[in-house]
Amino acid sequence: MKVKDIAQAAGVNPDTVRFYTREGLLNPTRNPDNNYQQFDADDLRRLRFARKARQLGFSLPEIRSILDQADDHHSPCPMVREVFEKRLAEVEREIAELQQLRERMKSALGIWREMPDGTPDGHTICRLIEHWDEPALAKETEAYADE
Amino acid sequence: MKVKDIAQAAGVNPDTVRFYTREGLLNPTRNPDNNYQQFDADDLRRLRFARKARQLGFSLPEIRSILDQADDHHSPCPMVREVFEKRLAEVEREIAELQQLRERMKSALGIWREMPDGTPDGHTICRLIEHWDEPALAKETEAYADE
DNA sequence: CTTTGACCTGTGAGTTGCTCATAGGTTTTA
DNA sequence: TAAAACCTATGAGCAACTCACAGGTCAAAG
Repeated sequence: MKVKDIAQAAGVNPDTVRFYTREGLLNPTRNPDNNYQQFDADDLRRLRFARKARQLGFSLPEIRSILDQADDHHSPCPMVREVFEKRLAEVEREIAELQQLRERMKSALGIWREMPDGTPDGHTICRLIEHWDEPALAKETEAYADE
Repeated sequence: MKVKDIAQAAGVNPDTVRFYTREGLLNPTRNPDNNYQQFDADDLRRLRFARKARQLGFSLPEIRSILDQADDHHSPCPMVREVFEKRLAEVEREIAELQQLRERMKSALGIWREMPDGTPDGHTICRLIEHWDEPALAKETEAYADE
């Protein structure tokens, strides 16, 4: 398989394949005739794994570590699990922050919609944003729990 | 106020102040003696507004537009509102994706924990990730509820 | 058999919103 | 008066790609 073939098979941009190769996630052989990269089924599995791990929020260095450990016939499991749990905690935190953000945005929009003409002036909206609390400081758990 | 003063007053890195100035969000005067930047109360308001808008997910170009329109005594409201609603939709989408991701991650962790020794081997975990569905393609809301 | 178009190569730049590093000038403090 | 702490402009680095460039290679069509 050449670059375009593996890229198509994994549903990614050929440049992503080249990038991952540069980053050491893929290790194609070279055709000595023309210096083209030759990918095999194992590369495709690695690429697909990498893409799914990326969707889970793993970083490229993390993915490379997992892949390398698997190559060395070590179980990447403890490390993967640790990273996985760390990532899950991050996801939970991101969700909480975004939910809080959503509530605030929705209530602001509600205020605007309730206004007589529905088109508050610039000062109104700027004041709304100016008086926005720092989300990072808002620790009251019930603020976003009632939805 | 000099760079460090306004940065402290807004709780940001002085380099962020310099960066925002380069980007045209802040327009300090110059002290002709030493070429130092002089910020006033209006700059501080702009900076605080910018930081809060950033927390809401507005981009720097968007913030600059809002600020510029306010300077021209135009109400930035219609544009702000449009951007705001677009951003709210994005937040909703991000929340939905993250929630879906969280459920999948939690169920995977649950599977691992239920295993006899609690330490599945590398193949198990890699298979779990390999068979992860593409979140972007998973439209069936119940698809990840039974796993 | 040559041309055309699609592919390949490596490298470097652009994206976003900062943050840090460098090298030098200025002001404040001891 | 000298050191510390600030200021200046500029450029690089981060993450994970994506795209652009310039040139080499190859398969099929004329």
